[in-house]
Amino acid sequence: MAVHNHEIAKALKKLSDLLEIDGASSFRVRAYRNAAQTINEMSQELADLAEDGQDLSKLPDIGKNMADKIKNFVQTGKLPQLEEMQQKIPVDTEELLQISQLGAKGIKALYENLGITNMDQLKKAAEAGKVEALKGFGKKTQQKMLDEINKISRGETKGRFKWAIAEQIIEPYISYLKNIEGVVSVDAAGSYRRKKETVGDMDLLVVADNPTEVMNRFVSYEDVEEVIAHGETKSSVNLRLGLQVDLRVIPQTSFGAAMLYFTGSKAHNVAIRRIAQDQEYKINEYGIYHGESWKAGKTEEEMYNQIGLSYIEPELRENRGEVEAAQNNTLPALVTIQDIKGDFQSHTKESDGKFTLEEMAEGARKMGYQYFSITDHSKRVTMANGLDEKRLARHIEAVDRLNESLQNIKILKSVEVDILEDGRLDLSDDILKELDIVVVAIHYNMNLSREKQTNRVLKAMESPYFHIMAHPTGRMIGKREGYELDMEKILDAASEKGCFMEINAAPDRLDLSDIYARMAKDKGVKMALSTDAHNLDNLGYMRFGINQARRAWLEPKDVINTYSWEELKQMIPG
DNA sequence: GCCGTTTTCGGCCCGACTGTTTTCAGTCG
Repeated sequence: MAVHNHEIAKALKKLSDLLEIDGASSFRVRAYRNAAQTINEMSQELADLAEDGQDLSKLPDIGKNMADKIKNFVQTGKLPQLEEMQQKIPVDTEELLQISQLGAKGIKALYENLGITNMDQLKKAAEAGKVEALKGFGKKTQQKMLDEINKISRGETKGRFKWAIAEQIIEPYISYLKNIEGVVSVDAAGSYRRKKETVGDMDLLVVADNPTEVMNRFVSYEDVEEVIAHGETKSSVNLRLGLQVDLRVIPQTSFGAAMLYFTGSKAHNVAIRRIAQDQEYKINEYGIYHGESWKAGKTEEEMYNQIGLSYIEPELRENRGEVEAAQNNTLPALVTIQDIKGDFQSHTKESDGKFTLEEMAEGARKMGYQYFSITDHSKRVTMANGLDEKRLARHIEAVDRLNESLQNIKILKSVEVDILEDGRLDLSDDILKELDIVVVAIHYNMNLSREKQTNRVLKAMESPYFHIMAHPTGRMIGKREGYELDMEKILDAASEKGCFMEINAAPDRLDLSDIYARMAKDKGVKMALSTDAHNLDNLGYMRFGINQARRAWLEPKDVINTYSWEELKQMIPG
């Protein structure tokens, strides 16, 4: 039974929490957290690397000690240090840390004085008024904790929001703030600015002549449910939809420093500060200092330049090599929405779309595209009324007729053909060969073992008509994990055969992920950005795909949508 | 715990707000 990365990361995180409660050195605690973070962001399974006999201590934030523990965990399924700590402090940290008033010190006090180990016990103690009697706690804290416990038990916990949803919530709020007199600028920072696929909370930075007024208006916005903090330069609120929004008012001279600091990621900031330190600079959210003397801070660019780095795009700021690349002037020139010349997946009424071929084509023309793929489902997808060979033949004729009447855009004859369980494609070669480009996908038998699923795709890839693999992992953000797949093997095969991987731009898919898409790039596999539009409105999803592509370090040359159809024709395998 | 143009010790990012305090600890990002 293979141990997955997320299990290892979870165990290390738990151990770090227990160590913190136990009063271990904060640096030791952080070491475990950093290791967990590294593991969470890896694209390869540690278990595989360990089995290969690779040196895990070469990984960032994983030293010899950590590597030994991981190896042992992978082999035996056990992390003895965690078991020991759990014996010593039998506290459900995962549960209690959900309560925002509680950190390590608080949990320790509750456990040592009242024997509290979980949320249920805490609730009872708080209701009995025992918590407020503890040193460091008070009536207010006790009540806040109770409120939050009740919220959690009602299932109203705030989760992460898909980026596109966060955008819908925050943009009106930003407009509202911009309309306040005296406000010079309002900008979103944080993971939202980095275009992460999900956003936990929102950081807004405001430059204004009248901070007090801005703060008052901020906390009295119509969608505010709860004011968490209300200070002179910093306030926090919870919106009714569950999103937490933090606002900072900053001076214009510190705008760049604050944007840099609050955009993060944390790991990126730490890396930047180390570099600054080496040059005897100090960075905080107000600027970059040499001793007491302020050196820069007005723009992010001058902050980076001051310490010898070129400007780093927000989407890259994850400490995944961008800092080194900025030192060496080897940062990628990221793809932009303006580079996009077409879209490779869309559906019409023929299968599960909402509009006709003509209507979708007109929508694509309005997007300014040079080409556009109509990719209705194949017959295996009965639920979506998928096309068999006969209907696809008629569709091909319809596209040919339509192309004769269209100007400035070419509709590509295509299909989203299913990979059957045994790896064959759902349509015959005789019809597939009539198409301009073929999109291939899995919609059934998602529960196969990793080996079987991988072999299924590899088998399918032997077809000369395997051009673009749609939503390659099948994951739905926040709903389901993808299929079990050895993505490294798949990408190696794709690289060899010259086929493409999709970044599905639908906000709840974004599949491939940034990590896998970057892995694909590193292996020389090109990406296709596709909206998977089922209606006209969905055509606008392309920018979400661009976000994901940029986080994966993709440049125009890595994305097939940036080539003209004439160029692209030459690149299609088979 | 990790890490190293200062390698086997001695660093490790830093400031704002809240609550319970009479000068600060805890938490967060």
